[in-house]
Amino acid sequence: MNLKQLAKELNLSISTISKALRDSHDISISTKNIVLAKAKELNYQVNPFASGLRKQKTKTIAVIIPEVVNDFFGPVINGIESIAQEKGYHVLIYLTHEDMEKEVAITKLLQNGRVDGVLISISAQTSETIHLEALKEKEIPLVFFDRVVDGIDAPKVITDDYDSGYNATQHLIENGCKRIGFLSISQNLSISNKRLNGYLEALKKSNIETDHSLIIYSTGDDLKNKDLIRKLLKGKKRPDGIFASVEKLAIDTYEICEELKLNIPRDVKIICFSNLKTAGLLNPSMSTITQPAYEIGREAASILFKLVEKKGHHFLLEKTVINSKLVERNSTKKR
Amino acid sequence: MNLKQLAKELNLSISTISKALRDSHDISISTKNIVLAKAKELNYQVNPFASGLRKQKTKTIAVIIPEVVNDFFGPVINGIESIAQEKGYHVLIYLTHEDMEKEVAITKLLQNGRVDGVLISISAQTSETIHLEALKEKEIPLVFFDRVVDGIDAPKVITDDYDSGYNATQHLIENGCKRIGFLSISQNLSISNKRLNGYLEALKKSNIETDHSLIIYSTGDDLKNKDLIRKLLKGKKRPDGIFASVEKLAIDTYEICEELKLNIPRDVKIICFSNLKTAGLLNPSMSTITQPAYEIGREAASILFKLVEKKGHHFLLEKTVINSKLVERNSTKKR
DNA sequence: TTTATTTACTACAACGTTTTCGAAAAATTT
DNA sequence: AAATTTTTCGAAAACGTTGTAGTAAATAAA
Repeated sequence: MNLKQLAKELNLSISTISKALRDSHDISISTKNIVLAKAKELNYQVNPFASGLRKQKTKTIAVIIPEVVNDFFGPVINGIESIAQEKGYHVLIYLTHEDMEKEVAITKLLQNGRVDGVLISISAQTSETIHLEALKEKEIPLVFFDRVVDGIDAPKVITDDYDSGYNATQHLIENGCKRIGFLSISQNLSISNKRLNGYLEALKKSNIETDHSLIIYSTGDDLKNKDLIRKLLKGKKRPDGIFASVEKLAIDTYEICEELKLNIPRDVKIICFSNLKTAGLLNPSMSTITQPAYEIGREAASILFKLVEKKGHHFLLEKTVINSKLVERNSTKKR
Repeated sequence: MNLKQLAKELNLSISTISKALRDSHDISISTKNIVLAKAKELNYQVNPFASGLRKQKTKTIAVIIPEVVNDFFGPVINGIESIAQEKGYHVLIYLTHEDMEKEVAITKLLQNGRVDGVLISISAQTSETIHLEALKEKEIPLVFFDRVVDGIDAPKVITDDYDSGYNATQHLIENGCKRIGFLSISQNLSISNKRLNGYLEALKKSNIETDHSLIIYSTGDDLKNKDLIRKLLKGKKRPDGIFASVEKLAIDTYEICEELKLNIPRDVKIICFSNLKTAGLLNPSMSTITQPAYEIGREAASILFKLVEKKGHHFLLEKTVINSKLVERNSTKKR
C-alpha cells in the first residue's frame, strides 16, 4: 500500500494524498478527512526509506556499546529507548565486544545517512579516535556517555567518577583497610583513570603510600584477568581491601575469594562500581557505587535529540554529570 | 559523497560507477580498479536509504522484547547481534515493557518496509495476536523465540519448558519438599503454562495433590507481585518449596524470605528459571534452570535470515528446541 | 569483406516520498 | 463588474540507487 494506490482509490493526485496525510495547510478539511479515513481503512503506513531518502532524515539513531549483558548498559539502553519511543525514533544497537576494530567498522557503516545521530560508549581497547572524528566531520551528531573521549568536542554524559573513586577508597580506609588494591578496566579509558585518580588522592590524603603492585589493569581476556587477581590475592603482601572500577572484576574477585577461602569482609573488603540488582543478596552483600544508568541513558538521548532536531545548538552543555551513590553493605563492614 | 559526485570526478556515468562498485560483470577490470580506488579515497559509502528503496531490501531486522535489563534477553540480543554482524545486517531494538499496547504500536511501525524481518518474544500481557498476524500477512518474515505464540504459523525457537518444569519440580520433591509453590509469569504465556504443566505432572507422579492456592500468577505490578508472594509465605500452610518460572520472581522470593526471616533452604527451598551470572554467589547460592540464551538468539537469527534471503523456504523447522540445564546449588539442598 | 558476437560503457526509468511551483476555482475586495 | 486575493488541488522535480535496455566499438566468425 503506497501513495499511488491510495491516490487511485480516491481519484486524487499523489501530492494531495501526501499533503493531506501530513495535515498540510493547503488541503481542505473535507478531503483531509476522506484521505485519512481511507488511509486508516487500508492501513497505509508511510514508507520510511522513501521518506528518509527524500527528507534526508532517518528517524533513527545508533547506540554503540561494548556489551549488552551488563547491569549498567542494560538500563542505559532502557533510558535511551524510552526517550526514543517518546520522540518517535528508532534505535539501532551495535556491540563492539570491547574491540576497537569492530568499533571502527561500525562507525564506518554509519557514515552515509543511515542514522540521524550516534550515542556511544567506547570500547576498553579503543586507543585511537579517528573513526569518531570522522563521524563529527560528516556532521553526524554524536553524544558520548560513560566511556567518553575527552579530546573530542561533543556532549558527554558521565557520572562523578573522580569523586566516586575518592569516596569508595575513603570508605575502605574508614573501615580499616591499609592496603587497597585497585582494579582498572583499561588504561585507555578516561573514566577508569578518573576513578584511579580519586583512589590515589584518597590514599594520599590518609598518608598511605601508593603501591603500584596493587593496581591491576584488566585485559581483554577473562581468564588472564582472573589470574591477575588471583596472583594479587595469593601474594604475601595481600591487600586487605579491593576497589573494582567495574562490576565484572568484583564478581571475579568474589569467586577467587571463595576459591582461596578468603573471607569477605574479614580478610578482604570489597567495593565496586556496580548496578547489580542482586548486590544485596550476595554472600556477603556487596557494597557498591551505583551509577544512575537509566538517567544517563535518558539524558544522553535527550541531548542527542536536541542536537539532531536543532542543528547549530552548540551552546549545549559540553559535559553533564549525574552523580553516583555509594551503597554500604556487608562486603566492607568493619569487624 | 554520492555516485553522482564520484561519476563527475572520474568522468564516468553514474551507472558505471554503481556497477563497478558492485563488481558487475560488464565493467572492465581497469575501470573497476580506478573506481574502487577513488571510492576509497573519497570514503564513499552507499546510501542505505536510496539503495533500500530501490532494492526493496533494508538489511535491517527488528528485535522486539519485553525488556533488556535481564540476564536472559541480554545474551539473546548478543546472539542475534553476532549473526547479524556476520551477515551484514543491522539490528533495531524495541522494548514492550510487558505492555501489549506498546507491542501493537511497535509492530505497526514495522509494517511498511522498515525491516526485512522480525524477531519477537511477546509481552506477558499479550492476549491477542492480530498485530502479529498482520505482519505475516504483509509477508514480513517472523520468528518467535522463547515467548512464542503457538497459534501462529511461524518458526519458533524455545527451550524444553515442559521437561524443565518437570525436572525442577522433581528436584524439589527429591530434596524433601511436600508443598511446592509455583510462580507463573503470566496466564497468557505458553512457555509459562508449559512449565506449569511440567510442574503439575511431576506432582502427580509423586502423588502430591495439587493445591491451587500454591500457584501464583504474577501481574504487571511489581509491588503486587511481592505482596502475593509475601502472603503465600506468611500463610499457615506455607510452602516448603518454590519453583519460580522466571528470575525476577525468585529474586523477590529471596528478598521476602530475608524480610520474614525464613531460612533458605531450611524453611523454603527455591529453584527457578534464571540466567543470573551471580546465582552461585547469592546467599545461599541459587539452584537454577539455565536457558541457553545466547544459542537461542543465534538460532532464531539464523532461521530468520534463511527466511529473509530465500523466500518460500517453508520447509524450515517449525519448532527448534534447545535444552536448558538444571544447575543444583544450595537453595535446594536437603538438610 | 560482411556479419555475428562480445565487451564496455551510458541513458533512463523505476523505488515511494516530499515539496515547490503553478493553475484553476472560489471568495473577497475594489 | 472587474480586479485581487485566497483556497484547493495537481504536475513535476528531486532524493541516491539499481537494473534493464540500448549503443557504439572491438573482436570473432562466416
